[in-house]
Amino acid sequence: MARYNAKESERQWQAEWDARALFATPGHSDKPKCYVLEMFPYPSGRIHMGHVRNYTMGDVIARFRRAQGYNVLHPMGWDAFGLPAENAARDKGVSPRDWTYENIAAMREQLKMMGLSLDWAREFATCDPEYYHQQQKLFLDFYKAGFVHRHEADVNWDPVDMTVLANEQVIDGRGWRSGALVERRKLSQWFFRITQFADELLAGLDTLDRWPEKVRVMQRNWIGKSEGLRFQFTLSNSEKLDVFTTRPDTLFGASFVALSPEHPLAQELAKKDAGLAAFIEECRHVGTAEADIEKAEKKGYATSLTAAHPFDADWELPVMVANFVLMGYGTGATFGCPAHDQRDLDFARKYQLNVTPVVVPEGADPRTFDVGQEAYTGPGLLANSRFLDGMTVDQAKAEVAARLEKAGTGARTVNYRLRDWLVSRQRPWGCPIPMIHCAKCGVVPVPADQLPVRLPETINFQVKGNPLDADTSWKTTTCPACKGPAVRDTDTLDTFADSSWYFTRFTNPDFDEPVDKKAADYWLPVDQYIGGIEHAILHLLYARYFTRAMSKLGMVKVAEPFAGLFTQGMVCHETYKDADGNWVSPEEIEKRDGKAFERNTGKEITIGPSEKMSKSKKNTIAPETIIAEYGADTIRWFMLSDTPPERDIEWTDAGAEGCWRFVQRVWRLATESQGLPPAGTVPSNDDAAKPLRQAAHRAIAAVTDDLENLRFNRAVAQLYTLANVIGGAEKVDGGARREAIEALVLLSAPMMPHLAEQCWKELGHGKLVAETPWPKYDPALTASDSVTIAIQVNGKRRGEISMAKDAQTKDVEAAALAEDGVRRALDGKAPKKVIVVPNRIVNIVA
RNA sequence: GCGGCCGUGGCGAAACUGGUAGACGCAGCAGAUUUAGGUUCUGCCGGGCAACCGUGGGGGUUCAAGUCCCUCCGGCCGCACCA
Repeated sequence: MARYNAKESERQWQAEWDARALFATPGHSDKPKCYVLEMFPYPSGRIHMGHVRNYTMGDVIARFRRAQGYNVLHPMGWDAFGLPAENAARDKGVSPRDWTYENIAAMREQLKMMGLSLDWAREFATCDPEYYHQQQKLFLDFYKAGFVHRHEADVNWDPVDMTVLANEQVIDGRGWRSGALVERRKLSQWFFRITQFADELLAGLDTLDRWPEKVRVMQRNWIGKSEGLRFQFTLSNSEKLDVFTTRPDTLFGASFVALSPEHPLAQELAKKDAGLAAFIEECRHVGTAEADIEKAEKKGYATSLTAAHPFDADWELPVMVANFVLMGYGTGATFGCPAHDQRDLDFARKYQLNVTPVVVPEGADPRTFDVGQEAYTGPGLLANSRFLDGMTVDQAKAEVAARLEKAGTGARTVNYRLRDWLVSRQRPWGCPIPMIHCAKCGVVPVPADQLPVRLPETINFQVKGNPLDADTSWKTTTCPACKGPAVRDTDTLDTFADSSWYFTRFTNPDFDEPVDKKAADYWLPVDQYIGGIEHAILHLLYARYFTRAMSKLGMVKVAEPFAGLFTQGMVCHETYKDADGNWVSPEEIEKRDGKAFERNTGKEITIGPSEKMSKSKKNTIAPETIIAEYGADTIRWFMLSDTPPERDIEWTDAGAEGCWRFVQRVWRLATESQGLPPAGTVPSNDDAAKPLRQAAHRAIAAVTDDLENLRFNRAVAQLYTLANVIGGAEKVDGGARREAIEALVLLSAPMMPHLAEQCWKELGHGKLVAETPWPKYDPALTASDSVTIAIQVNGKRRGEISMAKDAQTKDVEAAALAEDGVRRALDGKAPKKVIVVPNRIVNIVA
């Protein structure tokens, strides 16, 4: 038999699956449903190894569930709006539309070469007018429901991408894409009121038991809920100052009141105080710059004002402007209690302010308790606090809140770190915001019969600023209300809006409303979602928000879109540098004796650590090269082997060759087996056949369990083991051999679908593997009748015995004591105690 | 600093609720087949001549610890002055 021709075979089977429309999902079915989804790609032009890993995992699950009898939805689409298309358009003079659709066509072909079991009939791109038409309707629905609002605010302006950004998109003070330092601007923009659902989004995390803990923690921190008290200080100029605290219990330990440098009162005072103005200016410069925040000293400036303690009008606290108080949190002002807050303590020591402990740990003496240089934040009883003395922290918090609420100067509040989602973007390649600005009527939604607001056919990138804004003929329109002259909103929606509901649209992508409720209610939630950890906050939080908002509008039944989430690791590769420190790509390299040399020049190249594949480090491997050389099954098998899916995987040539050898090995086992009886033969139950039969049935049980739990690397190892057993059992009964080989083929099918089809055909089957149910195991064959039991003496292994399964304890004990190594270790002494763990181990205590 | 995850052969890793540490793969070594290379097949492959010793270090619980507890060291990721 000839070697397996992957190229030929893969093309044929892909055509066969297509012709039979095997992966087109019926809308209705009696089978249980399973929605498998991988994060859809941005159409950059080529697929990369990260896509290969992501889509292979999803495909394994989809094929596995389909074989198990589920009605599987496994769609694919394109996250197609965004800046790279604009940059390409500007650099190459093409239209972003043409550039994007050409890339989609190229990437679609590459994905098809991977043999993914996708329902291509449901494919769409977010830049399709049909899609953004529905998204505009959705936006207006949100608007009518009060989920969308427009207001002027300090916004994050990215000077490189020339647009505003949401809070989530500013990382360390820089734009998430451009890396440029973000500037502050005051602009009137559209916001989604995500804070409206802050509590629900937080509580919902507890229901997501099939999400990684890590992602839930990150979202919890991002939402940043803290419960506390908001109350007023009366200042010496008789004005009131609102502050927020989570520790009202420590109010009698207060030694100052602190304002953010950006607080309006601080700004006001600075007008008449040059020293303060200079201090505020200094704070601005340190600001959000970089990691030096950590080292930044606590600094303050005493204003001319004092604040009266809310429970003692004669007790005056200095009002200070402090560099560590954030305007964006709470009210931008708080009181400082140095004994129980590290920042306040550092600050107080520097400016010689009082440090009075008011919470004392149990057992400590309130008169002598001293916090030293470390603020005490643990539990304890109140002291030095008049009417609070002796209370617990919780009792004191409640007491202070109750008294201030009664006095009308305070209220218990919940504070969130989460801000509303700013969605306006001053970019032309996005979903136009369907709003019209009329001098007379104000902001007017575009009427339904005038939707979609289409992007102009041609976009002129030569203009300064947003091309949509410069395109007078596009933006000029009439007001739907008064029919007078008006202009369109020239901003587009953040592209994260596009990806916040695409999974819902997949459930019926042709429906003439955003959501076909019947289809959505049948398919949602997504049972298994797979993608990169980099979306832990942005995409996954926004998608959760959209789903909740849509749920409130009755469009979908579910509150959470993704029941199961899996975040896969990155694909890495060694890095190479020449003598001048320039990155060198793997293609230009030749390896000899563990050293690397440049192919053209013969010069030695330094091998660097394995890092995430990236263009900048030139350590990428193009998937199409590997597919051309070994075929899709080999690259898929590699992505699933050895490394657990959540960890980073390293691509190596040797590993790829190993995978290719296994593909050939399976092919040989399936085609070179001499004397196999015809398909359907019942294997004999004689003793010689039993070990092989057991190996096959155990593999079925183990692989099934591993795939259920996404342990692909273990499933792979099970299949290697089965192949080894089959290889060593050439003389075994043909029926048992056929059974084992068929198990190997069927179990490997989700991972190497083309190879499996080809082998299945060679084995004489008329139906496709893709139409064949998942194999079942016989429990009688996964259990064994004899077991090897290890014998320990004082916890050290001294020998082993073979016993019938579930043998009597006294028989096991007798056999253990008779074992040579055990006798030697005991040296004639009588055992004090013998512990027998059935079918496992015997430990003799001497 | 806070939070999360993790530390096992030359490498990637297995080890279910504590119960034979290193399955499986890569690399390596030896042999067979081959004119040769490649392929394929067989065997070996944590350390030590051995008794024994070995899961980052130290301590503990237990008949028994990679697994549980304490502590220290190291790494990765996230947040970062959040009152």
